[in-house]
Amino acid sequence: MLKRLSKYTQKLNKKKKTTIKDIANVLKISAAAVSKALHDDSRISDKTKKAVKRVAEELNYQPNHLASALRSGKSKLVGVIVPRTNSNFFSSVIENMEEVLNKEGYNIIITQSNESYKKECDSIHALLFTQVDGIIASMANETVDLTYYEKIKSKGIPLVLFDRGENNLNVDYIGIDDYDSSHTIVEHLVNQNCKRIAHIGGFKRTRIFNNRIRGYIDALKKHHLPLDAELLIESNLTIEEGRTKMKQLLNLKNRPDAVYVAGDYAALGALQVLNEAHIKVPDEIALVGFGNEPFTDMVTPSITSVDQQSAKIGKLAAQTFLNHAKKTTYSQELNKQILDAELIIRKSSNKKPLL
Amino acid sequence: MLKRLSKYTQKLNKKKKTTIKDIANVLKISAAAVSKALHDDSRISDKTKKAVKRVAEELNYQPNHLASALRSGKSKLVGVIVPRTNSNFFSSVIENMEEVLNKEGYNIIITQSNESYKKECDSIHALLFTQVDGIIASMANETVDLTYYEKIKSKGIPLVLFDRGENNLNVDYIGIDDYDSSHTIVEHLVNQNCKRIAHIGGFKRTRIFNNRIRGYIDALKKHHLPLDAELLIESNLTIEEGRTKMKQLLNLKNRPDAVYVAGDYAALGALQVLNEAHIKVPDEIALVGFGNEPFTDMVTPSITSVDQQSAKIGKLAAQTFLNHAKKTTYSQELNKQILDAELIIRKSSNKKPLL
DNA sequence: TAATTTTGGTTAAACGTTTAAGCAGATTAC
DNA sequence: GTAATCTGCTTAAACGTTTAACCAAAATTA
Repeated sequence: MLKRLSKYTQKLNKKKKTTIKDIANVLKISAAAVSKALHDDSRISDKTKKAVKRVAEELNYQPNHLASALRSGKSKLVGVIVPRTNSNFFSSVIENMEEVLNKEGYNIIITQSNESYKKECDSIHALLFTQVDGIIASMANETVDLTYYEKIKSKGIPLVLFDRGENNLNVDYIGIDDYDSSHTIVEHLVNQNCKRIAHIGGFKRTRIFNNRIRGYIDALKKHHLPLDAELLIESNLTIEEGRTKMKQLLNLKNRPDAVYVAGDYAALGALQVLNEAHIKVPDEIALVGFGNEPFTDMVTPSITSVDQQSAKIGKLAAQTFLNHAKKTTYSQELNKQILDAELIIRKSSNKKPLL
Repeated sequence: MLKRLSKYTQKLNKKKKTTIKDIANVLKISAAAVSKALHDDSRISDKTKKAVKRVAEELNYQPNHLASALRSGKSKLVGVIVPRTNSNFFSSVIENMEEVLNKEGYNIIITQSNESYKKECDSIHALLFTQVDGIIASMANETVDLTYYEKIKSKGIPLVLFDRGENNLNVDYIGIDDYDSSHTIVEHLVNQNCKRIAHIGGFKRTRIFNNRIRGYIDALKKHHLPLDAELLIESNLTIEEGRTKMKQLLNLKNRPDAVYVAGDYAALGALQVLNEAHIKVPDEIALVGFGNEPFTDMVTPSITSVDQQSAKIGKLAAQTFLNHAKKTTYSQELNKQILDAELIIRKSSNKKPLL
């Protein structure tokens, strides 16, 4: 056997990759037996298994994923679509998803929509083409037309949404309670004695931002604060928009005494404008962000923000997909998991010194 | 034909995905003819092509990527490994790579090493397993052992490195001229009348950071400034380390009058410490970062930084891979492309007002 | 008009795995 | 001592494409 093996190693150096057949030839058994041995099939003797694994190692055998995927109909690939990867929230979600999925033998394909509807459609198309076993997505800001997502569903491919979801699309969802978070934030600001609370929100068409806006409005009502249309602004929540919208608020005759920004990047922009205008934060204007990006703790003053539980969301999303994948029948019962978010109070909104 | 078609559409709704054979059956031609028609083979009549494409559309045919990949030996997938996606540099590189590769029918699989050597190895393993046609990577900070990268090469899979490369690994590389960038920075600071220039660098074991350090040292010599060991610090360049290393510098009896930080996040941390200590930037201490992350322009004062040409790097890396992929023979000639980086002078280092 | 080329396909094998079905020989059952 | 069961494989088909080799009929050439 050793002679046969060395003959093979020589050949293979010059030629193509090792296949199951090469192993079979060395051991003078069938390819089927090799396949079974590698999968620890009970009908293969321990002796053969050992031998197969040894030769596989020796010949540097790597299973051909394409072949097994084709045969089994499972690519063991999960597509992930996010608006952008360059925020801590999304990269942390991805990291945790990956961890859970890798353990089950899945790999992930990450695509960025860059908040563009067209790119999102392209991504979906590409992922379906690559025969992914499932798709986990957070929708682009622009997205309102859901036909592409319907397409995924109609193909029977498990779809899980997180963070940026959509109610009309009947599908699994994992996210935090945005409506409730707004309540918590407003309540906190009210406790700081703020009377005119502004909200630089996202676009209402996106469910989570809509929820934050609704929460903001309802919380104001609850605390008997008047709702001033001037103080409610929609934006795309980039750092630049944070600056311009904050300037807009400063230009009002009647300035707010608190600003709740629906995203940390925009909150950072707002803070810069406040600092540049030498407005005391939080005393003149208190500031709250959303997302608990690491920099919120690092800037001066540190920014109060809402932690979105990225790790938990990533793990749950992956787990939800796995539950689908394991079921052979495509179950229709869906699973909306709404997590409680945590308000991290920092200097930008904390007038009374912490105990 | 219409009858046959409708019969099929009915069946297919309940059953599996449309294949080339289904189309063949509808049109009563062979599967091979369908395949050729879809690929615009010259030996198929226009009439047949039209018919095939029409039926394909009608049955909502999606080519099975796994099957064609298996047959052709090309997965049309490119693996991308980056330390993290959550910096603007990497996410922009990826975006541009994707653009170029998509045009040629490739999709990309992004994996994050999180600066961990182990995760990087896992990623390489997973990508090889998924049968990617090539790998484009930027190495983790931790990585010193190159055996895993050698493995890629030994499999004959095109490997392109960018930004964080490695000389010993004989392989294509795209990056900026780090050594030269350090010279430009030091020269700029000297022009600002700085005499004690500190450098918070990355780890010397990483080639690019080593080059920046060498550039820093040589540039000091060139300008006849003494090299003070206290002023040269290695770090992992996170925002947190930027803070601690800056504090360390402030604690020196003989403080620097300029700090060149090899990464923007660390520079941001340093700036926060300076602001908190009410040190005037740039007058007391000038600050320069590296990477031209968007926030460098948004903070107060804005941070001078080096633009790394992420878009160009992404496109070139993709193009370099494509050149490899098109050649049938594995050419050994390698291609190191060193781009000129641009110093973007902002307030943090500009004592004289700009003209 | 016979020989040659072109057109428009068809057939069959191959890519590397997995797996249902089959089967010879050994073991156990009664 | 024969039937039933178990062990440890083998054979062959299948997954959906692509492609080399082949072929009949039509068109062209000489």
